Amino acid sequence: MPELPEVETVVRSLRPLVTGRQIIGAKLREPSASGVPKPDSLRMLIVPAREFCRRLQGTRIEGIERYGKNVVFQLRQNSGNNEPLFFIVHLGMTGRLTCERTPEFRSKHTHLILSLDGNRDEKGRWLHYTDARRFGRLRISERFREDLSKLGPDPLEITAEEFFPLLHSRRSMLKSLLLDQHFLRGLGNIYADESLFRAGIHPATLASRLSRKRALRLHEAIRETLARAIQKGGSSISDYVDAQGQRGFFQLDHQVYRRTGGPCFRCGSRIRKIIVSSRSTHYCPRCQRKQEVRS
DNA sequence: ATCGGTACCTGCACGC
DNA sequence: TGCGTGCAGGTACCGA
Repeated sequence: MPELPEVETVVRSLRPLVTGRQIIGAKLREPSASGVPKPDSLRMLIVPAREFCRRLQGTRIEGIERYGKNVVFQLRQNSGNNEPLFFIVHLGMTGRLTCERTPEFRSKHTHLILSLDGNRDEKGRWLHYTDARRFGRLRISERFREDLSKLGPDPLEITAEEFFPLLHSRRSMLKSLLLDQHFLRGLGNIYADESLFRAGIHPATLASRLSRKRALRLHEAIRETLARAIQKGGSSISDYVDAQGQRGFFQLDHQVYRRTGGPCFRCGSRIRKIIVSSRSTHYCPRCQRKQEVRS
């Protein structure tokens, strides 16, 4: 589900709820609790289950940030070891991080509950990780930047001057490239399609063939699309909600994504769906013409 | 380097 | 109502 704007929204909504809190308990759903034991049900943990809970317990959440599509909690260990520790969550397609008022597993797809301490005004609260499809990943690491160092630049941070040469050196189709996290970190299927529409560029255009002018237009379109999506709290297609369970509204502003057969809001042509690099890709055949190649 | 296919999972919409 | 099918925002891995 979650691409950059959704993860950014989750992080922003989580920040005031968890910053400064101590993790006083970490509870994983027992693999056998729901009947038949499934050896794979903890596949989402990069760290073995027992060690996972032990390492989280007693740490304090000093900060939380987004890195590409990852939610990164910065933890401080209170017992002697003063090294920072990172709890890194990738939400996959259906992952949710929500603050709840109960320490109980509320859904059969809730996999982890962290108990956070309270303060003067408030009792504790519980951070729930829920993920129906279990494509998400939870890891604990000393150095998250090294772990995530293969990821490309953040699309909101890269400048137009840096973007063009990066594009120019690649020979794949733009749509595949925008989905490649090693190229840019944070775009997914929704925002790749929406950005290409906004830029008026056909998704199957070869990156190396893009003129400087059009590359700059794409750079601007990506920033614009992401910024607006963040403003609207992301796109809620089915599962996605922020830390307080609120849905986003950017799905109402989608121009092409999942609008196959509907009229283009700009020119009235029917939106088309094609497959590019085995991902469904939505575009307007008139606003996003394929540039003729000059010989 | 790049691509398509496959795998990992569950839920949902759809047609029959 | 039930069943089979295809599809879904994610990434990783394989072989071509």
